[in-house]
Amino acid sequence: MVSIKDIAKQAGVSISTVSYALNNSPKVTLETKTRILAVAKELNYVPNAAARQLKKQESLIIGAFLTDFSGAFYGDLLQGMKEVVNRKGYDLIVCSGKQSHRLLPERMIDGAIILDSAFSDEELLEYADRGHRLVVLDRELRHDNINQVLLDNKAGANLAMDYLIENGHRKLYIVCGPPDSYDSRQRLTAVRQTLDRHPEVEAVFLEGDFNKASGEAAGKKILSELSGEPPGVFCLNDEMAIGLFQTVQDHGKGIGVDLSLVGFDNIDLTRYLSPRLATIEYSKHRWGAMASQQLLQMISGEQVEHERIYVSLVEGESVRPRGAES
Amino acid sequence: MVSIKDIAKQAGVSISTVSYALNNSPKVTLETKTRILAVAKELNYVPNAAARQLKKQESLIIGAFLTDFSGAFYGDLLQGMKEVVNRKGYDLIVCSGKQSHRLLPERMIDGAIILDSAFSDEELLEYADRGHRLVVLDRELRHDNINQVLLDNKAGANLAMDYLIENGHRKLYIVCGPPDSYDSRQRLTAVRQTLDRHPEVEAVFLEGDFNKASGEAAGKKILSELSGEPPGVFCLNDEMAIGLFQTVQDHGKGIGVDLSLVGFDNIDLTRYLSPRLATIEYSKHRWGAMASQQLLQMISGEQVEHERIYVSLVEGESVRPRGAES
DNA sequence: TTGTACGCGTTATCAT
DNA sequence: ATGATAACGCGTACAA
Repeated sequence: MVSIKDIAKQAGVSISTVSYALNNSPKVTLETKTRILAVAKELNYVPNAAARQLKKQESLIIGAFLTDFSGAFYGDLLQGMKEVVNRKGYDLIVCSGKQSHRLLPERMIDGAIILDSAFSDEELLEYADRGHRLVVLDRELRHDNINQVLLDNKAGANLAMDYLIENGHRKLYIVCGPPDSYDSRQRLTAVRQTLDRHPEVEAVFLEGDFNKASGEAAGKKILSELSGEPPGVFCLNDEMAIGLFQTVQDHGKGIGVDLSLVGFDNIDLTRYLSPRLATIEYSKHRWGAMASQQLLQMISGEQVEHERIYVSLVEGESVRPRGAES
Repeated sequence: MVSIKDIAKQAGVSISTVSYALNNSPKVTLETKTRILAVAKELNYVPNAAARQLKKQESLIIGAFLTDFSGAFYGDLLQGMKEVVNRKGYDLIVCSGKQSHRLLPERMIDGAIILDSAFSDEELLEYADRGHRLVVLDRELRHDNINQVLLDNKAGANLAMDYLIENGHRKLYIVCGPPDSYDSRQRLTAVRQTLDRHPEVEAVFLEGDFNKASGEAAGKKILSELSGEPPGVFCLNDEMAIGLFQTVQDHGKGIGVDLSLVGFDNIDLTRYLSPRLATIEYSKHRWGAMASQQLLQMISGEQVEHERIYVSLVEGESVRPRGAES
């Protein structure tokens, strides 16, 4: 492994001169600099990240921590993060699982973006206390070293509920998410608020865990209760909506006919459904980009405000007008 | 940032004693060891990865390099990798993009698994020459420091082709992948071999790039030529097959009725299709696990042989018997 | 331009 | 048998 020491020997200068030359310092003449660079290239020199990091106390690496690598959901998000950090000379690495948490306190990374309920609030606060900079996408946490970039879940859930109600549905099913998910809790809170504003609407809450299977289960339950006016169904995420969607179709019933359905997230998968699934959309790319931007600003010492990612309704034929207003 | 020096001061011992204690060396009394550990915990000590790495010349981190983060395809693969490396005390980080390549020569990672055509063969060979250990999943490359774990693409393509031919199809369309993809080239080679064995079969090759859009384009082309016996279509990956699938259905034609369709990869998405897409399956989890295992063995100095991931045919109603043999 | 202290942890060597 | 001293890994940056 060739080090600056080797270069120094070969070029007949001291290691400090080599270091200055490699770092474009004006402290060396152009002449010696070019000679040193030539030697470095010839020897195939590559700096040792650990040594530089040890001295500079920075790695130029940002970590993104995800619950899992299952992906479908994360592509755009990570792409958004990466583009921003790359532009500033940082690299993005993606990690998952408890074991990798060490990278943060051991200072392998200069900051982290968290979308992973495997981190407890306490753990994150401890890291923040140690001086590590964090951006959280999945919880509210107040600390000088923590910034949050959160979805406007409540607005989204309101949009979804209003859409069903405006289309004349007076009986609604809500397929919930896991209680330990911040997003799920927020969406549910907004659902309740909407229902408070609409006492004429009857609502039934069904359990769910954001996975497809729980959407299927909810679908069966709803099918077994079908009677009279078609109900509206709001699944708190698209994956469950897809499970429900298919269960309904597999039983010979029609989405948008025998019931109306709205999801949340506008994941890529919905492109493969027909009729179009109404859902709540937001830019995952922007979410990731914003998170990176906030993190880098914190690292460079700037003050940042918490950010919110706005959402909008995507209409679809999975919802159709009913009753009086139809 | 508390270091072993702080612990030494607090505990009234030398820094080396602290290091020995933290590393469970028998060179310190149980008594002093427990005292030192207590102090370490009290001070919230966490070792500095850069310092340890600098001395030990290892980071206990494995890098997985992917073409992009788009995910849908990679979830299981990465999970397989992670489980294996975690079990051996390593962490897995996922990287994408040219900029992150530096992590390898700069020795931030102890080894890498490559599934990313953004690496040229030359670049990889250079890293291998420098002593870095690599496992490649997307090319053949012979070097003492490179191991390959490749899909049995040829067997898969043969299975797909035979399946269509056995079901009586005498006119076949092949929707190709990008020419710079190893997997695509391998599959195409096997297709040609199968065709050589079946001179009675007429084949038409259509361009494709492994993305959904190119499957849609191929679908339109095929629809415009439909006449007589339903043809068989082999898309060299599932994503294109899905594009073709939907194009056909959107035009009022039936998959398995007006044409038979086979894909390759058995990606999750196919669960959302009806009728079932016939495709070529393999364990992505096993693929990742095998790659990690091979890499760790190389790192620990063991000799390893190249590995192959076997594939099998998943039958589906997207293919139905035709003509004489039906 | 160069010598050198420093960042932090590991480990061989030496002293008690 | 215990534990301290010091060299080392590699690059950076201040002082000379």
